Amino acid sequence: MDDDQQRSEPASHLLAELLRGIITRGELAPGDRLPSERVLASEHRVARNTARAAIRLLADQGLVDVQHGRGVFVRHPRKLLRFGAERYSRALRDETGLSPFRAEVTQQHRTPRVDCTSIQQTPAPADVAERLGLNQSDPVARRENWYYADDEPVQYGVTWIPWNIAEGSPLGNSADLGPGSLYARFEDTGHSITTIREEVTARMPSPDESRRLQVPDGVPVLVVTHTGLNQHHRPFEVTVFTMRADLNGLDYTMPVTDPQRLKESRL
Amino acid sequence: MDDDQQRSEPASHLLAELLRGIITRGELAPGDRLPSERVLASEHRVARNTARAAIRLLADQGLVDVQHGRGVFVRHPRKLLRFGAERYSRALRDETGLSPFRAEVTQQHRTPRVDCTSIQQTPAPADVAERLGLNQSDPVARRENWYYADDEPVQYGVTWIPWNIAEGSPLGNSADLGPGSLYARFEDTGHSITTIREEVTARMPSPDESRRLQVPDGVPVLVVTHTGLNQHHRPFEVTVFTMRADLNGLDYTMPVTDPQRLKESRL
DNA sequence: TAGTGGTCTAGACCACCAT
DNA sequence: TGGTGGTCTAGACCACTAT
Repeated sequence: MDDDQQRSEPASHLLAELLRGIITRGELAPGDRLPSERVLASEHRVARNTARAAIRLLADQGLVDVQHGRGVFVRHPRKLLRFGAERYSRALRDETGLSPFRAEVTQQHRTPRVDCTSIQQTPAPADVAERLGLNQSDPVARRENWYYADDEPVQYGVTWIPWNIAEGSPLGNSADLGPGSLYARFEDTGHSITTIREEVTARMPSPDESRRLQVPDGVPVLVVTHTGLNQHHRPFEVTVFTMRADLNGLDYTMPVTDPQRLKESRL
Repeated sequence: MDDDQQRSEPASHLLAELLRGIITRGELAPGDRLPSERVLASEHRVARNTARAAIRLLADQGLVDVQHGRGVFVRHPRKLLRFGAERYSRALRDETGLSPFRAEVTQQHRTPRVDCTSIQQTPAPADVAERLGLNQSDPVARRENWYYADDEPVQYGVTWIPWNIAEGSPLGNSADLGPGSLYARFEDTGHSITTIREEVTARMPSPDESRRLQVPDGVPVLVVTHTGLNQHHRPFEVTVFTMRADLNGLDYTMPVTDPQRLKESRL
């Protein structure tokens, strides 16, 4: 690196800034390959590890995609899949006959796929039991679903249902839930979703999630803990969605409630 | 590293897993210091850079906090500040006399502070103009606020207000908005917040945000684009909040609306 | 097989922090 | 001042991808 400045930024940072400029100015377009680590190193007169550190900075900011054996590529910005309260509405189910995920993905001209990978009966974990108003030892049905767009994994969700609701229904034992999917089957058991509570946060994926969701470096996951409340304001299901934050967004439109009514509707 | 296995995981991954186990089993408690890079390297018979790579993996997962010149420390899990629709309610304003941020932070026995760092008149950026139903050249007031808990920066927000609303009101020129703060002043101008739209996503912080929000390594930010709609379902303000995801969460409770009504309320 | 990224080593010097 | 993390070098071998 041309080290004209005394005590300037580290060479890896300078090189990263240089490359970042080239990318943001469009001199390298999305999909283009960057020079290899070895080329960058020799051209900028730094060690290969230094060029490597610069590329890591760009990857950590989500600007480039590092592919073993192929090279480093400028990342394509992706349009987000957006999910909000309407995904649970009966009208949407009736209109499209599609699950909310399928409807959203189809609208973006991509091909949706949902795999139910496991259905079990287990004791409720503490946080789920709390939200469902159960004891920790109470049995629940646990359903795990993986969601794909064009065979790219974009999110997964784990749904917890009190066993007394799931028992005897496809909810407790069948991967194929039939027309209208999950919430149609809840209606069959007398639970109509009228209010939802969604708690949202974000974090970096665990190594396992990173692998299974194919999350690129430098991309966090959104974690949505969703609680469905029936017509009597009683919780009847909890789903924890984990979504790639670069491919998903949430879009909530709602009335401004006053705290008193809100507290009531929560119990 | 004891390389009993042929072609096993990289030594840095093995060391990271070992340390991760020690932390999650509680043998190292939050706040405890890990052995130094040099000690780890010699004890596990690897180069210092390898021990360093292992620590970086832990930092990227948010498990440890690396402090230059001091050491590497097990991170304290923090309770989240939670924000939902009730933060905009009139009842909360009247009850507590506090802004929603102040109320939430106070409830967690921490000391809130909000700094308004700039108020300007500027042309509306494209995404803001779209949400406010303005043209891109239309003037808006831009207010920038920084939010602290115990002098720790936790989020910042940029609020955009059509100039014809802000003009002549403290909204357009005064850092101190008086009792009831922002939404009380909107009510003075005839805009009562009745519906909100919040679009949520997450990403890694930019280097600048990382510095100004003091975001630890391996922690993403939540980005909430908030649109306030008045009693006539017209947008009158947009605020983009950027929050440390390790310190903030969102908590929305809302009725399940059907798509038809929703579309109407959006325009 | 050649070129790419992934990892590792051994050693060096700098910047920061506590004593 | 001594110990910590931050960065860098020069070279090596491995794993993956394309030809």
